[in-house]
Amino acid sequence: MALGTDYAFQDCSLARTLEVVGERWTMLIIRDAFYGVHRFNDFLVHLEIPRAVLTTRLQALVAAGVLTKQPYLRSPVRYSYVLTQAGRELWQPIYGLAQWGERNASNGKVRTIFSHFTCSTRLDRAGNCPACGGPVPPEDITIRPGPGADASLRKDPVSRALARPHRLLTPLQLTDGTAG
Amino acid sequence: MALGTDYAFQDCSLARTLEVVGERWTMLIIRDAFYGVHRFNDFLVHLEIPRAVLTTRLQALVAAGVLTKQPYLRSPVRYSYVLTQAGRELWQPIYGLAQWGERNASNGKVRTIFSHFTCSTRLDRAGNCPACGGPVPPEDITIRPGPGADASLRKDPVSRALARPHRLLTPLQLTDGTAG
DNA sequence: CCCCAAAGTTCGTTCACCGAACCGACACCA
DNA sequence: TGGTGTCGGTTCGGTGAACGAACTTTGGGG
Repeated sequence: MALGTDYAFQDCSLARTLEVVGERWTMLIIRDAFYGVHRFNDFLVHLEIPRAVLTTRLQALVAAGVLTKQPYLRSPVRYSYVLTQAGRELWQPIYGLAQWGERNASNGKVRTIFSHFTCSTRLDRAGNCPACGGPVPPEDITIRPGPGADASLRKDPVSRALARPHRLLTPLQLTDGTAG
Repeated sequence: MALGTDYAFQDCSLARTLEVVGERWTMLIIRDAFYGVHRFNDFLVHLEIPRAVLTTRLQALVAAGVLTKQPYLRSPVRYSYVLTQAGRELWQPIYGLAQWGERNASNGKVRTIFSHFTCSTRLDRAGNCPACGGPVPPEDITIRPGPGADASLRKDPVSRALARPHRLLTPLQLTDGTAG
């Protein structure tokens, strides 16, 4: 059992969850999956994670039922890693952790703005739409950089694609520099 | 920088949060703090965590402003670790992660039941009270073991104290076996 | 004086993470 | 046919965090 995954004696559902998503990098992989990243190399470039670790994490998440691995190219065979329904249900706590970071560990900078796709209203800290008055599922959320985002930090294609406003859970469209 | 805390290149609030609470054991320490654990030795016994790791984690959480260290005994001097306001705001995502674990990684067993103190209604998966129709702050939540809890797993005094119904954020009262 | 408890510190071993190199399948190009 | 490039890995040596046990410090009680 990996170092970060053994809380077996803890009769607690939080410990069960952390055995699945509590290791280093795992939540950032899931966050990227929500943002639309789905290819091995895109995770690799965007997270700057060691390849072997990414392989291990993706396998573990597939085994846990958080992600599924689907071929998106026959020849050469290439795989997509996409969130399952169980994986999508992690949106609320992940959003909550990110919002806590915005309030408590970001010097007041708003790095990312989440809006309700159908009405463009910004979500509140619980992930609800103040206009529509209810929780918003991730597929109905638009993400765009906020005023505190630092575009100069990352210039790789994945980061540039993620910096364009887009809906969660829609597969990322990579455009190289030549396309304008 | 510790192994689990360096995501500096990630211009992302989730990464900022994980630098604070993303290391092994840290979220379980915060969970225990919500449940009323506040002494070094009680964390140690309940989590079965190496002493050096607990020392490191508590210091980091105090430095991050999640916990504060307060003397509760003058002689010999003994310290309480209690959640700050920023720490209490972690309740929603931690509750969300625990609920995800109940649904997806617990074989359908309900280990813990969270209720609204003022009306005894069970909270929904978002942490709201269905009867009162809104989010419930942790200090208004009652916790008690559910039918899936395995009382035989842990017999230490801290586990027994935590197994009694009580409100979150109230300091744990340890009763030894002799008190009946 | 001896034993106990709380809250650490120290230390040797183990093991996960890290980065770099390597590998295999396939596409494209000349 | 060979050279080059991409994608999705695997392998491997070095580093450093986690682990558990032993030790320390401060004070209480008999």
